[in-house]
Amino acid sequence: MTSSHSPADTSGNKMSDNKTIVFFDLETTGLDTTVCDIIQLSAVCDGRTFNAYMLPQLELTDSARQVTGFTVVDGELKRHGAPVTTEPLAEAFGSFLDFLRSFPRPVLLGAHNAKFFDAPVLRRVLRQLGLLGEFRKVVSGFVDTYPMSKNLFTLPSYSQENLVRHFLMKSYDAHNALEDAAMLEELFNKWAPSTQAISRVTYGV
DNA sequence: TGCCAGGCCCTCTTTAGGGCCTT
Repeated sequence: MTSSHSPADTSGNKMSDNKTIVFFDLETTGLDTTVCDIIQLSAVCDGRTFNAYMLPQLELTDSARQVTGFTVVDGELKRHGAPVTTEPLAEAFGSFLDFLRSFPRPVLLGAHNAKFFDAPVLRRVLRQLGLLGEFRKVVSGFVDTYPMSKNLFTLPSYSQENLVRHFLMKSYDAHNALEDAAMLEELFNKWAPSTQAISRVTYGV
């Protein structure tokens, strides 16, 4: 097993309505949710982290290569030229489910543009692995911070990078899934949205 | 060569088109 997990604690990100929100992010070979491969899967919740890299079967699109910095050279995954350790897809997702199971339920998964990107990709890959049923026992929905940010604020841009710049006043290693997930959790905590604001952008698994 | 996602939202709208957001 090469996916990294931080040690469990007993707290979890308990919301006022007793839900845990685990923030996650994917780096993929492209934007077509019906075919793209996942290269990096990361998640954070209350200081605990999950991170796994997978060797894609599909070639990265030119724009994905530019945006993420990932390349595959001689069957080896690299980010900005540095090799990263990968693991089989099924192994990574098994570990991811274990990570999610360690939180108090119900568990919601939060991501930026989750409804139209991260959730469909995750759902498709889980179905391919025969793990969707197991996933649904653990995760009860997706929270999309993109429409949430549009509902809560009036800004020139609602990209995650811009939101981080605006609200947290920092730049970061965008398109490193682990950093993206961590920044999203920070944004969410800064916004402290009401239960109603969360419900408005919560979608089924 | 030119294609290369897709749903939502806004508006110079609804007989539509373009920009945004994710990689």
